[in-house]
Amino acid sequence: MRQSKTFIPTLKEAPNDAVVPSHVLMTRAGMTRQVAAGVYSFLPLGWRALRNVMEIIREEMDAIGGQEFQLPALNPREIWEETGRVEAFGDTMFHIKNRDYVLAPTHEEIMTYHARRVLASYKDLPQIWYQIQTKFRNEARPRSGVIRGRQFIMKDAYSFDVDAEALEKSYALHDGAYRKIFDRCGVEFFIVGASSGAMGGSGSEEFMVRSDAGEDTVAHCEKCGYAANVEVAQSKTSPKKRDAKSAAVEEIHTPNVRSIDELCEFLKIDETQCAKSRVYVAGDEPVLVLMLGNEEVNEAKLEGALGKAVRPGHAEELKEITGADAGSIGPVGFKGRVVADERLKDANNLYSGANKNDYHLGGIDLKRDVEKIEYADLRFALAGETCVSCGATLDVFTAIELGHIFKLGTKYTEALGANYLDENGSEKPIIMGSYGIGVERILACFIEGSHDEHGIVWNRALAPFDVHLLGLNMKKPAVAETCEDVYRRLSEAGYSVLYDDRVDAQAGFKFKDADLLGMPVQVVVGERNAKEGKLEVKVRKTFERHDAPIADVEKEAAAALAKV
RNA sequence: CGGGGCGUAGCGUAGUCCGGUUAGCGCGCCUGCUUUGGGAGCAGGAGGUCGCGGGUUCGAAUCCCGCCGCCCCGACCA
Repeated sequence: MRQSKTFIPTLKEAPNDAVVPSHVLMTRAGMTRQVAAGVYSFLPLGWRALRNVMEIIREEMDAIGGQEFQLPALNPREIWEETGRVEAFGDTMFHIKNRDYVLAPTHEEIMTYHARRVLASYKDLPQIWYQIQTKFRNEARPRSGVIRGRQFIMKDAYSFDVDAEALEKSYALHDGAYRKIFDRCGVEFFIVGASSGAMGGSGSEEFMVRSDAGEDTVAHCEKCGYAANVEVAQSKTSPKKRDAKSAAVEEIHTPNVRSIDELCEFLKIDETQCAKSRVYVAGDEPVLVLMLGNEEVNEAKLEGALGKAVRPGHAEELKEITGADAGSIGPVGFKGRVVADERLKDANNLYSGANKNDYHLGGIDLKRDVEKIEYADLRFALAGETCVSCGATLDVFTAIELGHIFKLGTKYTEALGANYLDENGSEKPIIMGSYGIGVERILACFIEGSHDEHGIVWNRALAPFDVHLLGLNMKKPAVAETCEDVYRRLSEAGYSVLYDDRVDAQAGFKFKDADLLGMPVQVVVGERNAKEGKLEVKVRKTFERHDAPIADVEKEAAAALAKV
């Protein structure tokens, strides 16, 4: 494609609103433009890259027997009422004002609508149906460019099976296809397993990629692949050892000491000798939570342990419940349920609040001094701790969710009456699986992980073009003629070529633009080289470059592309 | 939805606190000449409802009131 005739509006400076690298670079490289918060246009270059992603997805979905659909974004609200999801989505769903339609945020309903009464027999199953289309969600806060938008392209697939065993097969097919898709796209993914209770399903996997622009914090073990959201992640930690002898409880006057740090400073003790108290309210019941030292309470784990939702107690409540303000609260004499982190199991000689302002207690023995204490894992796994499944060191970082597969079950088929007749003639609901991929996220995520100070660094699979051909001074006949020849030959050899044939751009300008756009290989034709029958071949990723005979350009391109 | 920040030419910005020239600068854009291997030089030029509406004032980008939009942090995320 001739750059002089192609719309690639590059920007030297980053727009003020772009913050994360992928957003900055996609804007600067002329791939995308923002239209509103969370709404983006894909310009020709960005669309080419996005089409590459979609084509990879399409090939792998077709390879497992998937059949592509084109479904409406405009859905009758009625269908969504049948599954109760108008209410479930709430404000996240866009509603049309002058017609009883909604903009589809996903397509379980429509796919199931097509399945019902048509997939009538066990002979019609299994089926894998998918689509690659725009979805709409009224996100409260769109952010990070196309990573969280109000309108975004999603590949979603649905499997329809006769029973749980058959669903396992469909699920496994998708699991395999997803690994291939992300591998081919060149993103380094890992998998977080989880149970998806709210969806009524029995199992799920999230395909995540490490990224500073990520919205989830996960613990990950590189050695064995263990990965989990920090809200549920576990790690092996050493409990505080019980001393042979328990000291007597002593009351200590600690004026103005309110935090563990201040307590340690005041008493010249280590924080591992302290038990931090936090008061939560679970339902109507006050619960005192004890953590070793200054560790943070993992509220998700606390809710899991208590089996109900919790909230931190208000400042006024604390005084009423404990007799003291935050900073002087402790387990001894606490009237109510006491739950301590496992690291404190049977610990003694601890310091904690006295439930009396400006006083702490020393010599606390949880076994001796706290009646009916319970223990549970209530902490966050931290980077550097030990993996529970293999003993290697855990890493904790933020990540972006690119894909999610889960065993859905019969939630939608039952709600919409999508049943089939089995071999015995008895009617049963179809078992579904649901499998999503955020298409733009793959692109953004790839760029997050593959760029340098000059711009984007594409791999072959996603690059909008294989080769960027630069004619340095197009007014010189030797350069122009060589470029035309090379452009024709590379194209005929099957490479997609972006040809910078602009006559008014200086050499340096073209180099900067090419580095920003980031095609894997640059072929540079300058006047001196051209007259000697040579050109320059540069690998964008490494900046490795060398001169080569013009006659060898096809071979040279192949060799350079093999390096990316 | 809570907290914070911002809105001046296509992009980046100065000016706003303390009202008073024709709203300034860099990049980009147009014309001409020169230049041509790492975002060129000179000369000339075009481009602005200062986010919108109302108010105060002789006079508002600047002060006051209301609204809108965008970004960031948090909450939320089937």
